[in-house]
Amino acid sequence: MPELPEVETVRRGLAPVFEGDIFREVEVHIGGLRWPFPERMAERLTGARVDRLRRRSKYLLADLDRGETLLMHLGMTGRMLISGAKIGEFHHPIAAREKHDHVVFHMGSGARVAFNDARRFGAMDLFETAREAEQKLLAGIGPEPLGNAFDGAYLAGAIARRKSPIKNVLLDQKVVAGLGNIYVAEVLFRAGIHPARLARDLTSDEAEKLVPIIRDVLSEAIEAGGSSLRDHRQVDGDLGYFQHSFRVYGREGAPCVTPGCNGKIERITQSGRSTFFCPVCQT
DNA sequence: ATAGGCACCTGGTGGC
DNA sequence: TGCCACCAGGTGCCTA
Repeated sequence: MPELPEVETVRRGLAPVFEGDIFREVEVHIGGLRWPFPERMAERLTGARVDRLRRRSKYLLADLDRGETLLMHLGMTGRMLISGAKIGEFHHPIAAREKHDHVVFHMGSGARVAFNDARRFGAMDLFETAREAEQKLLAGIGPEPLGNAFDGAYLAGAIARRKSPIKNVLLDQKVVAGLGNIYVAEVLFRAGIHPARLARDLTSDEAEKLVPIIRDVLSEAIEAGGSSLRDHRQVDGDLGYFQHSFRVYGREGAPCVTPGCNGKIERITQSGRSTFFCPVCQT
């Protein structure tokens, strides 16, 4: 699943295929994912042109020339499988339908894009572009971590009275958009903050310090995904090469990477989800 | 408003 | 090979 960097990588890979082209045909092989698909989804998409493919938090938003926007969320296992696209001189062959290809877009160019989602925690919706503010899934989402509205004063204020562990609060999409279980762990490690500390107990200095770290971790992960875009491997939404750079996530029992630290990475469970951290560096 | 737990699904892995 | 327990990148909804 994709957290913000993976979704952004998918967006960057898919934009050249979607933008400016039309949906020549849309196959819908299931009634919905997390929720039923909107009424007559295939008909409403067929023949529409994609003007722009945007990202908001972990949502992909395709603005159509008909005044509607197609919203897509990849959930935990959603992928966008692109085939038949022209990449420079190369014309990739069109892939056959695979298991869990629930929605398949056939573009005017001949490219094929399959929304594949084994666990079906993903989502799709169509809403009037002009009424984005009323879209329930988007309403209430916090600032984009790479945007200007996300700064130290904001974050310090947003977490000041929160009586939950800082890990849980950073996962709250109302506080900041796009962080997930992996990148929260990486952020708190770099910040030297123990994930179980109550958010309200952080000093404002600590809160402010988190902002550039969040930006760096996400930017580096996007960069790692983007660097592999040209070989077309990262476009489907899998974890990019950045996973080889995880310092704590998935490293239970392994030595802490901090020079001179002889701590071992621990795994605890918070709200039913794994948290990885160094008990020596993070206090 | 906020916090905690459950639910929704399939697939992969490791132990016996 | 089979069976089972456990784990997985998300997040809406329900209950206090």
